Amino acid sequence: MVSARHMYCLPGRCEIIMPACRVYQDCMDMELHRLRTFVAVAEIGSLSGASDVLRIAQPALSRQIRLLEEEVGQQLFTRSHAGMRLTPAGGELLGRVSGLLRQLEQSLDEVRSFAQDPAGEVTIAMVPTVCAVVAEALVRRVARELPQVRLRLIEGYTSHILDWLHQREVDMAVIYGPAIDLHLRARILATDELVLIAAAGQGPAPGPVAVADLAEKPLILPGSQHGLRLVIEKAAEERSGIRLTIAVEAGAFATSLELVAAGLGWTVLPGSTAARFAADGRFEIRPFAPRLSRQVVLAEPPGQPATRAIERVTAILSEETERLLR
Amino acid sequence: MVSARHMYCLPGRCEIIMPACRVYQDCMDMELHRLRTFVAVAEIGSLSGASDVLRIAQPALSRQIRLLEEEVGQQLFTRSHAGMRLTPAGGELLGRVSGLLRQLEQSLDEVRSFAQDPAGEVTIAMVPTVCAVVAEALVRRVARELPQVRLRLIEGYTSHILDWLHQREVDMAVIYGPAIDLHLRARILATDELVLIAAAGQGPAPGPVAVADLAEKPLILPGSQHGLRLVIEKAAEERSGIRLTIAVEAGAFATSLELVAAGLGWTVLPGSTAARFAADGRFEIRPFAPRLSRQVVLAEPPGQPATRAIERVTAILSEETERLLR
DNA sequence: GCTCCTTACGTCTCCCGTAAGAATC
DNA sequence: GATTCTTACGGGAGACGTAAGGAGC
Repeated sequence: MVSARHMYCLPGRCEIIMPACRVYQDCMDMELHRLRTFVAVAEIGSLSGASDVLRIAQPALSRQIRLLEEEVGQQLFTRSHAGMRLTPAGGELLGRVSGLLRQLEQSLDEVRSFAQDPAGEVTIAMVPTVCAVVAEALVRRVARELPQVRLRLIEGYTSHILDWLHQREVDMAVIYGPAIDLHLRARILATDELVLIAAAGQGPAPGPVAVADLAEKPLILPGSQHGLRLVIEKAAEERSGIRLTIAVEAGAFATSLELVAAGLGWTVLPGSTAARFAADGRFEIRPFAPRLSRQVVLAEPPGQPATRAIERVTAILSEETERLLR
Repeated sequence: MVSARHMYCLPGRCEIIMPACRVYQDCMDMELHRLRTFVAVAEIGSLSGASDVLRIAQPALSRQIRLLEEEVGQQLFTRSHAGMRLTPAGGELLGRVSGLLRQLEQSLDEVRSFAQDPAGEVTIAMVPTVCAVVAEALVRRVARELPQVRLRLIEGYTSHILDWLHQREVDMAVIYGPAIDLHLRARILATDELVLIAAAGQGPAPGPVAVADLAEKPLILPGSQHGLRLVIEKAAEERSGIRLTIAVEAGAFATSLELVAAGLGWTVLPGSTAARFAADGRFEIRPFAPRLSRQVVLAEPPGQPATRAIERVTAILSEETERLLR
């Protein structure tokens, strides 16, 4: 018996298959059903929890997982009283299939809405500061202009978002540049100027400040995986050779602002974020001279044709980001 | 009821879903089963043909297709006495899902062979001239060194192969450069020198020939979609301003060689191809001066992590191509 | 005792295959 | 009449749900 693919030929394609024969049916019995329950169980971390979410009896899930493990010939979870933990093989499977399942659902949504208004789910990742500024307007416009589209917004740091883009876990992302070419299509949406934020009455004299002025002052900055931190450290190093004093590491800018307001130190944020969340009387805002800035970049995942829903949401996202970040 | 994804949260992800509620089960009933039969029917073009290939009774396929059409709410085929022809919506679906199904199978193969020898299917596209030279050695080494790997070789022209790469229909490709960056990772494997081939006794005087010497002579060259043709025409234009006389357009180089042997004209081929297929007494081979050459490029599809099987086959492919093309 | 996951069994859905029907060349 | 796709019906595989069992805190 010859493999299925060997028996027919698309025009323009000549196929040679080695080793000779192979029956496709043998390994074609995997169904989405089983993979979907796997992904849910893996992400939730327990059968009972997944049972609640999926509204399927827990023994049925147990059986599906066991059958999946038999089908791939690998143990995918370690069971314990604490739930289900992925084995390395299970992690490999999750990483590979979850993005594919998402794309499959999207493809079906795209065909379902063929010749109609765009429909389906669109997942967008943004860095927290941009998300905080843009999310409301984006959600509002998508709800009004694309009622058939479900929007998922995910916050994350640029480094994580890049991983998600490459694994196709997200459909579009707003991250901070420079737009390093990782074989992604990217477009610069805005250049976000960074500003110094201090509690009212505790800032430097009005007017621009130099990076050197930060020396020895207690600062509240995000951790080193955060792009903002790198920009500031690099500027401090290059411009004045000073070393920064990090009083507190706070990843969430809202927390940083609270700490600044409490007088624990200064922080640095994009001007658009400051204008929106630090505009009340509690803070003093100072620009840098020379300017400190970051590129705000719109990045697409590699390859695959986007759905119309993604294209439309992207257009709205670009407009709103450019508008709100000036 | 709240959507499934809304109810659990991966660490580091904060999700906002709009519009509010959505029951995932509603549209999650699609199964691979149905999509696989769709792809087979679409590629084969008839239910009866697919019935033979898939070894499933034809009425069962008919029913699956009807159910799929109901599930996506679109007519996917036009039926006729001549078989099943894809509608535009059907074409959209095929283009989107066939690559995804292939990746899904690959992912499962990768996990099945976790911590073992690489296994699964690897699809490689090559331009015909390279395929003719490299295929045998590649197939031999893969069969010996990677017995668990099924190799699919597909011949095509560079322009088609680029489409396949972007749709992820192939896992790796050897094409002709220049390695235009279409957001593909690409590596130059060799530079293939082009040579003039004439029937024995009908060539120009021994020694290098100039492109200008081709003027007015009847040539047997592939069609204009073929990269080789473009290279030659461009050289003729730039180097001497002459216009070529195309006696016959023949895409397959084996055919071209037969026509040359029959005395119908000259042709131009990569030196590696000529050395292998025109080395008998029937032909005379002449280099060009200055040289005419093309880059031979290894290109990967965008994104997605390759399987170990793909990596291993790629390594062999690179070695053999570099060796055989010098 | 509580919370996990697992095993066992009855019911139901879905898909397949066979057989017969309708349309086009 | 040949080929094509479609409709109708009976049997079987698989998945769910309920109920009961075992292990770790």
